[in-house]
Amino acid sequence: MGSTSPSGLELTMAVPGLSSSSGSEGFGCNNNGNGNGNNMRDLDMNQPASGGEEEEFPMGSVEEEEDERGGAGGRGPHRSKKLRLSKEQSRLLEESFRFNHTPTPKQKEALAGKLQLRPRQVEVWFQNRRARTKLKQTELECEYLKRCFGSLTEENRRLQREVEELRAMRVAPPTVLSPHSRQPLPASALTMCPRCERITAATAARTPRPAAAAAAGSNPFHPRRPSAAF
DNA sequence: AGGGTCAAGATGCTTG
DNA sequence: CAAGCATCTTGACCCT
Repeated sequence: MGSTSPSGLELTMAVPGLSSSSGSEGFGCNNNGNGNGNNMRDLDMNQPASGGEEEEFPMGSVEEEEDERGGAGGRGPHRSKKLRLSKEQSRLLEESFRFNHTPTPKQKEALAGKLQLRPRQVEVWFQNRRARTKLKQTELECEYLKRCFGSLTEENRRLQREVEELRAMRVAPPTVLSPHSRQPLPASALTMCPRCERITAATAARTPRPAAAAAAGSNPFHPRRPSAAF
């Protein structure tokens, strides 16, 4: 579904549940149908396919080289050519990107030589590539945070209900003596989560005892962070 | 036609 | 201050 990263970005994000599987091979999974679909795209612009005029830099160098195909359909008056890196060029760039996201000028130059591109083109490619990676990463994080937000909202609702139940309990507080002073504890010092409450109630039901006594008998102090006061 | 992708330009910021 | 980078924008191309 084209959900995979559009340009085969390989992302490494420590987000649970997110496999950074950007397609099968790490590159080339264009949703435009890179698989095979884009080969056409890749091929046509770069290869001097028909043209025949071969230069050092397939397309880029062109600054002034108004190639005939260039007319690129004869649309743009000036900045005509829209260079498209060949598959092989993309592959090599991707490969080196995997090892190093920010190559040194020397490395760029070497890469440019190897790819028959200008260093500037290599530089731009890496720049754009980093931007795409970052964007994708941000999107993933956004997704993840949205999911977190969802579950936290859910939990918040649940806890609020719990708070309500606890508040209701305080209407008729059980009398509990402090183990130290032997004085009755104020109701506000007592916290029992609804689950404990239910367990207590169930126990009380099984062993006929006054509920209050039962509550006092079981440990009413549940190690729990103070109920959220929203 | 409209939207997506990508190479490249423009601009402002950071850093050594 | 120059080089490098991030970010935004532009323009060409492709696909549906």
